[in-house]
Amino acid sequence: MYEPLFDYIRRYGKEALTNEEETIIESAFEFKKLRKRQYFLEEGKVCTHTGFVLKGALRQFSVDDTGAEHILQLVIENWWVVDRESFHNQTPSKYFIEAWEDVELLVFHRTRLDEILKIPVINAMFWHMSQNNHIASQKRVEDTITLSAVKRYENFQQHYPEIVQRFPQHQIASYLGIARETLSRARKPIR
Amino acid sequence: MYEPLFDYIRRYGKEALTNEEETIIESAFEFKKLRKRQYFLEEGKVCTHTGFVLKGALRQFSVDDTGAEHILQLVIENWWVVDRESFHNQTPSKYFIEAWEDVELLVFHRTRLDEILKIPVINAMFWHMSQNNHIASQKRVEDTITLSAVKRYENFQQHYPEIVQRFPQHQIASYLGIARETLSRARKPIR
DNA sequence: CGTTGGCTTGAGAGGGCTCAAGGCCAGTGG
DNA sequence: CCACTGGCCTTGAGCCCTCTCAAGCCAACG
Repeated sequence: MYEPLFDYIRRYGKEALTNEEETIIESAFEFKKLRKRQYFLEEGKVCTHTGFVLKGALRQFSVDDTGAEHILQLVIENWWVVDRESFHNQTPSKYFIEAWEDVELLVFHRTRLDEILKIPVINAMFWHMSQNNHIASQKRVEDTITLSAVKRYENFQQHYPEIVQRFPQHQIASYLGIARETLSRARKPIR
Repeated sequence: MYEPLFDYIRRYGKEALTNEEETIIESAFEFKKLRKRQYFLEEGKVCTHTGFVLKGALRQFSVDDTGAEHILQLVIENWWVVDRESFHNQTPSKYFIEAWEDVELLVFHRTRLDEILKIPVINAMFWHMSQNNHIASQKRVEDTITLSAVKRYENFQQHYPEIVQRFPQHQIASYLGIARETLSRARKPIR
């Protein structure tokens, strides 16, 4: 069960994990299931856990005054799920994180963070992830201020084909910040 | 000269810096001046240094096929300046980073990174910064897909009044992803 | 006092939005 | 086995926000 996580960690460090380290990880991460439509996190609550997705798909979104949802993150297998702001600052979250399919996760509680960060490979991994996350969201910003709606979709589709197939179009549209109708029309010439 | 940097670092850690640590920092960071319009980094070059801004202001921007500039980052005193992607991956940068005013920096070369990360307070600092950066760019993404041009400006002005005062309007407009004329009109009722 | 950079204003065009309706498909219950 | 329902995607019409193109103004500066 922990293999996908170990594989993921190994990708970031050169050295293998020792048995001891694997034991620490196994004790820090617990297995968790969510049924479709169940929440991993609800608005107003503090995000206490970070999860590694073994199976399934989730979405993170906010709800504005008019009740409209805005999708900030779409997550599938081998990605991490967390509201970084709430987790890091221990403040109430402004977002919902919802299982879009039945989900299986390995989660660790915030109190275990220091413990697992002591493992060098994990430390390096979180360091790289943090950099990469930041680079990725900067790219996303650049795309939104630079590209037209259609281009943004093509771009996204090219970089994350699995995501596009996994979620309904209107969720993708929300993620890209465009109306579902616009996305539908944009896809017309492609079909 | 190193005081502003030491102050900055102290804000992130509970413990003070030891003399030994201060010595390491002083040897790792070198003082650098840039005159207005000089580049800290040019497109196509690898970003080898990270800088802490003691004085002045800089802007990071990309240039598209049509020659138009798109501003990604505006930076002033007590901020860090770097193209994270190029610095982290050692790949050619897609951006320019230009001194918008005469600038004084403390910079360290990438090769010194491991060395300074061994200092616990610095390690904690970079960790926090990395989280905060990521949170901030996520917020920026949310704003761009959620808010109208005008709202985005008001929002930005509220959060970063110093930046708004320091740079000309058309640079702010580019940063927000809107046309200068639109920003000008948006400001009309405010004046 | 001409040049340069920045800001404003106007007019017209267009990309994307909203509102509204219709079609398709899968799941569900009679 | 069929009708019904809900979720999703598509299409059309009209509108509005924002962009583009163009011109003019003002202040700073050499």
